[in-house]
Amino acid sequence: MVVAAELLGGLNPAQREAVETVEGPLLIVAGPGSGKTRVITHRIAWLVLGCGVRPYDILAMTFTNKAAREMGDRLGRLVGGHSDALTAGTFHSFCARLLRREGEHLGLPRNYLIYDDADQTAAIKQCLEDGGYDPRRFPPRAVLSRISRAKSVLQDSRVMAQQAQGDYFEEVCARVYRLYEELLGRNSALDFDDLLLRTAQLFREFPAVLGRYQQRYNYLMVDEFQDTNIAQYRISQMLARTHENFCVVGDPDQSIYSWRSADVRNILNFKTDYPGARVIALGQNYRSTATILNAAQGLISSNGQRLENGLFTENATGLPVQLHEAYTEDEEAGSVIAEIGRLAREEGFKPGDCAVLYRVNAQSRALEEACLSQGVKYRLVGGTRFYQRREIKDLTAYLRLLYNQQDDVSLSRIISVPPRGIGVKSIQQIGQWAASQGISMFEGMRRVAAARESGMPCPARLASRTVAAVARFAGVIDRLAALSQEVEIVKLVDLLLEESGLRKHIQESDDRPEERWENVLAYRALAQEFNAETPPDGLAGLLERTALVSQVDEYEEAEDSLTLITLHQAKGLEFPVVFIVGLEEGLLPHSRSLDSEEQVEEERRLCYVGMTRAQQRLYLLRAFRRGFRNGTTSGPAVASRFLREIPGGLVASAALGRGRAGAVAADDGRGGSIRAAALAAAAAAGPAAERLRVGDAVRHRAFGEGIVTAYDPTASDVEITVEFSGGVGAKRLLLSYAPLERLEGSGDSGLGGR
DNA sequence: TAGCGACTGGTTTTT
DNA sequence: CCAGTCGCTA
Repeated sequence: MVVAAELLGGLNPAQREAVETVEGPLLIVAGPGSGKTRVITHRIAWLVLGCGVRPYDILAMTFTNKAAREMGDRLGRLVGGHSDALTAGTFHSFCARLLRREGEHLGLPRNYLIYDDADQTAAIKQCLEDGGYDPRRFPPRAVLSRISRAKSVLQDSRVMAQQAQGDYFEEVCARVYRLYEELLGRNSALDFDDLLLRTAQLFREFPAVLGRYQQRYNYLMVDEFQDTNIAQYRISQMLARTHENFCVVGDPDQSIYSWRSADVRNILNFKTDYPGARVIALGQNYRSTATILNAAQGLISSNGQRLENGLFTENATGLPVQLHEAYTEDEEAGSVIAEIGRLAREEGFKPGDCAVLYRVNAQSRALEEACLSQGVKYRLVGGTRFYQRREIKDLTAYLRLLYNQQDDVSLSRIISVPPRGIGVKSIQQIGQWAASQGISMFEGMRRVAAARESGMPCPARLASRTVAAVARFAGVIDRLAALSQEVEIVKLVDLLLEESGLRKHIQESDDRPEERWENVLAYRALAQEFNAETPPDGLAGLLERTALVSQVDEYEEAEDSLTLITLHQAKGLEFPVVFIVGLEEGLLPHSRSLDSEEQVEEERRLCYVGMTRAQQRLYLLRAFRRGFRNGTTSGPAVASRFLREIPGGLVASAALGRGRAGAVAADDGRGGSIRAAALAAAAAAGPAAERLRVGDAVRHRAFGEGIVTAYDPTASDVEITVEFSGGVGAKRLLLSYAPLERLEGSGDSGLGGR
C-alpha cells in the first residue's frame, strides 16, 4: 500500500502524463518495453488513491485472463484491500458473465454453454449436412471462418445473405450461418463470437441495461487495443458513451491478430473517432539492449503502413544479435539447447531466463527432443491444448450435458464414449425424430425411456435392444444431472467418471491409458477450485473456465525451465534471452501469408514482436533443410527476407553451444557438423558467392559501393570485409545475408538470400 | 454395432 | 505425419 504521490515517482514524463490523464478519451501508444503494464496499473491505482474513484467503478479489458489476474494482484499491492471490486478480464469473459446475468433479455437461458473451436466446427459440419451441402466441397473450417468474420463485424445471417448476392460461396455460407444460428439457439449455446455479438445486441436493444453498466463503469481501459475487433470496439464505445473516460492502450506495430478479425484501424482511427482525445506516446524502451531494439526497429521500418513511433532506449549497447545457420531443423534445435547449456555454465543465465519462439507449433517437436536429449527442463506453452485432449473433451462434454441437456453437440460426442450399443444409425434416428418433435435429442431419449417404462410403443423407430441402451443412458444422465444440483463439483466428477463408464473406458484403452488418466486427474484437481461454490454454480464456473482460458493463462514462470512458445503467444512477455527459430521464407513469413503485402507486413510485425521480447540476448536461427511432413524436404530453405531487413552491423554469426574450452562439439547428431553447415551456407548463397574474391567491387543496399578486402569463412557462414567509398569506411558483413551485389562480371545474382 | 486396416487429404497463428 | 473417413468383418 502506497500513498498517492508515490505512484508518480519513478515514472518518466510521458508515463506520468498517461497516469495522471484520467478524464476524457485517451490513446496511449505503447511501444514494446515502454513500461505499459506499469502505466496501466499505476493509472488505475492513481484513479483510486489520487482521485477517489472506487475500484468498483473501473472496468479494465485485457488480452488474456492472466494479464487481468496480474493487474489485480499488482493493484492489490498498490492500493491494499479494496482492489477486488475492480472488474478486469478479457472481453470474452466479461461478456460471458454479463450474459449470464442479463441474457434473459435476449431470451438466453442462464445455463447457456460456450462452444469452443472444436464444438463450432462440429456444429457447422452438422449444419452443412442439414442444409444438404457436401462438406468436401465446403470445408467446415472455411465456412466457419467466414461466419466468424461476419460475426466479428456484427453481421447476422440475414445481412450476410443480402450482401452475398451472386457469390455462391458467400450464399452457401449465409445459408449455413442461418442454420448454425438456429442450432446454437436450440442447443442453448453461444460460440466465442456470440459472446461479443450478443452483448453488443443486448446493449443496442436494451438501452436501460446498457445504462446501468454505463453508470457503473465510469472509467474504462482497453489494453492491446490494436488487436480488438469491431465488435469489441463497439462494446467498449457503448460502455464509454456517458462519461467518455475511455483509455485505450496499444501499439500498431504489434498488431498480429488480423486473421482473427482484429482491425488495426480501431487504434489508427481512434483520434478521428474521438477528436478530443489526448494521445500520449510512451517512447522509451526499458527492456532491451540498444542493439536488440535497433535491430527490431530496422526490421519494422520495412513496413509501409505504419506510424513512426520514435522508440528509443538509454540501455547499454549489448552484444550483437547472434545469427546461426543450421544445416537441419534438428541441428538448429540442438544448437539452441546447447547454447542454453553454455549460457548456464558460463554466463550465469538460467534456462528459466530463456525462451525459444517459433512460428508454428509443429516446430516445438525438434526443440522438445533436443531438450530431452540434452537434459534441459522445458515448459511448452500451447501445443496440443490441455482442454482439447480427447479425454478432457469427453469429460467436459458429459459435464456440459449435465449442466444443459439441450446440448445435442455434447450429447453426440459422448453417446458412444464408451460404446454402449447406440450406433450412428440409431443416433440419426433419434436426432430426426427429436427434431420433428421440436425437442432436444436428450429429451427425445428421455421420452423413449419413459415409453419403455410404461410399456408404451417406442415413439422413434429403434431396435428393442437399442431402446434398452437408450433408456439406460438417459437414466444415468438424469440421475447425475439431479445430483449436479446437490453435490459438490469434485464429487460430481467422480460419480460421473464411474457411472458413465468413462474411467473404465480410459484406463482400459490401449492408447496411453496412464497419461490420459493423469490428464483426467489434473482436470479433477482444477475442479477442486470450484468445490466451495454452492452446487450448480461450481459446475457453471468450471465450464466457463474450461471454455475461456487461454494457453498463456495457464503459463507460469518456472525458475528452472526453458520456455517454448509461439510468437503469437509470446506477445506481452519478456525474457533475458530469446531465440527465434525458423527464419526462412515460407515459415516466417509463413507461406500462407505470402500472397499479399499486407499479410507479409503482419508477419514482419510478428517477427518484431518476437525480437522485442528479448532483454539482453537475441538469437536468430534458420535451417537449410527443414523436414516436411514425411521427412522429405521441400528443397533447400531460403533465408527469410526479414534477416536481410535487419541492419547488418547489428548482427554477428554464431557457432552456438561451444564453450570457451570448446568442449561441446556442435553436432547435428547425424554426423553433420557446423563445418558442413558452413559449406552449405556458402553453397546456399549461390555460385557467385564462391567466386567472390578479395578485390571484387560490390554494392550494398545501405552502404553503397566498395571493395572486398577480406574473405573469412566462419563457423556457419562467410564473413567478408568491405571497404566502402563515400566516407562509409570498412564494414564486416555476413556473406549470406548482407544485401550485396557484385558489380562487374556476369553476376546479376544478389549474394544474399532471395 | 464396433473395431480394424486402408486410404485420403491437409496442415498458421487462438479468445 | 496425422487425423479423419470409409468399408469390411465379426
